[in-house]
Amino acid sequence: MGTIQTIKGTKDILPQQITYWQYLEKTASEILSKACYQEIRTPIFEQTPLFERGIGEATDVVGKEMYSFVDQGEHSLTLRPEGTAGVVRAYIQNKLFALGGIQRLWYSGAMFRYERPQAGRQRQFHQIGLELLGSDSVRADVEVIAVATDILTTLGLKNLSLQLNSVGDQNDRETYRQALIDYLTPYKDDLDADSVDRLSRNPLRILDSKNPKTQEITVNAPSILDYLSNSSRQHFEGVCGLLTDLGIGYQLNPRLVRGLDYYTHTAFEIISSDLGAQATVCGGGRYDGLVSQLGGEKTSAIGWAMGMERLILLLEKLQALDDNSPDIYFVSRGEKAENQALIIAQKLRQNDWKVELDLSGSNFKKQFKRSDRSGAKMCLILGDSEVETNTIQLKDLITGEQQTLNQEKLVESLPSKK
RNA sequence: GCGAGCGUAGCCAAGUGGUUAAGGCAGCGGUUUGUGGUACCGCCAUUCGUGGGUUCAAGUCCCAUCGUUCGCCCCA
Repeated sequence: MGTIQTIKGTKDILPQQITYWQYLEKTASEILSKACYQEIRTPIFEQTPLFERGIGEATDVVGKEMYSFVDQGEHSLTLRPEGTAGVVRAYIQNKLFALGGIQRLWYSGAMFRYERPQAGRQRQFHQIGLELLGSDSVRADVEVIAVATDILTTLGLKNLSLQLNSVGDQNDRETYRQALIDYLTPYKDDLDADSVDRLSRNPLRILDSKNPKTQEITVNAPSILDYLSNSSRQHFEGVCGLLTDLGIGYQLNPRLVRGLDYYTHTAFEIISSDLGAQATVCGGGRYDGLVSQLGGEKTSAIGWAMGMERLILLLEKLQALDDNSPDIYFVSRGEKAENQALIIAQKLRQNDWKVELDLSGSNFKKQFKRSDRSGAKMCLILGDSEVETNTIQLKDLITGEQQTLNQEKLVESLPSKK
């Protein structure tokens, strides 16, 4: 094919699917707004160091997945691979902290990661996310999780499970990290190659390896939950307790490790059993260190992001498309009639009717065929004889009954919808 | 970055070395003039992702390349 195609890992969202997107966006934004989160829109690209410093140089996202380029001014820029860093940058730059103690923000938009596409994974994908800045309260953690579950259940999604863990603060993690290395080192020869590699770079990540042999080894590995300081443990237990009070079920998962460096304390993922290998539908956690790391005042914060494509994959399995059929299919023939039909159609639309005008100019038979296929329940007919008498025919496409109406009184004479 | 499968019209799809590339859906036109969902008829790929090679002969075999799908890695 000589024609230009979409870039690998990107997709057009076609009219057939757009109803799902609109449904998702509407549902989410309503729930977010009820919880008093406000939308924020940040640029789709940022200075590269924002992500390097924010997400962590050692992470895969920064190390090998960023779409970075140098512009004409020789600045290194990057298409955002995630949303949090940009929002935090905006929070600091615009001094949003000055507006009051707590900021509740949400965003949605395209993210970019240079990865091999597969089910539920694209190079340009969309996330809807939320950030709650300025609170270290247990209730903040729980509020944020509750908003997420609220969105997902309102969407009607099932077979989801909330995985919960705490990765502690920096000290907790350091002692745990050492304990884990001590435990795993004797098994070094039995670990898979990737895990051996991670032993020195990022041993926590070995815990969620899918390699069966590695999994066997890590079954008895020390748990991070045993290495939490008193205050870290208190926080985490508080979160668990409140979730239970709210009736939100969860599974403790000490192996849950998020891929981005900035997470502290609470980490969670909501996974679906109805997707392929990329089953995480929502991921997030607390990031008390990020704001200061990016040059702001020390600020506690927590947030999450949902993968919109993955949600839509689930929605598509769940429910049929909305009906896109017009209320009225408009059949017309003859120059005068065709022009007149255009004018009448416009008037009907202004009166809240969904009207599809047949533009083909083909004979009535063909137009009726199309009116039938459009799914409309009725059609209007305007031809030479109607123009002469100032009338219009209304045909009920289900019963086949047809009546003559006065053009002037059309809007009033139409049956009520539904 | 690694592994496996796939790539024939808008969509689904037969075809596995031999003259003219099944079929279905959709689309378009028609079965005489202004009436639909059925039926019937006709049209719709000089060409099989692309480039090279093997062969008298390739959609069919080989190589490369691109794309796609699923998985690893990683993540939403």
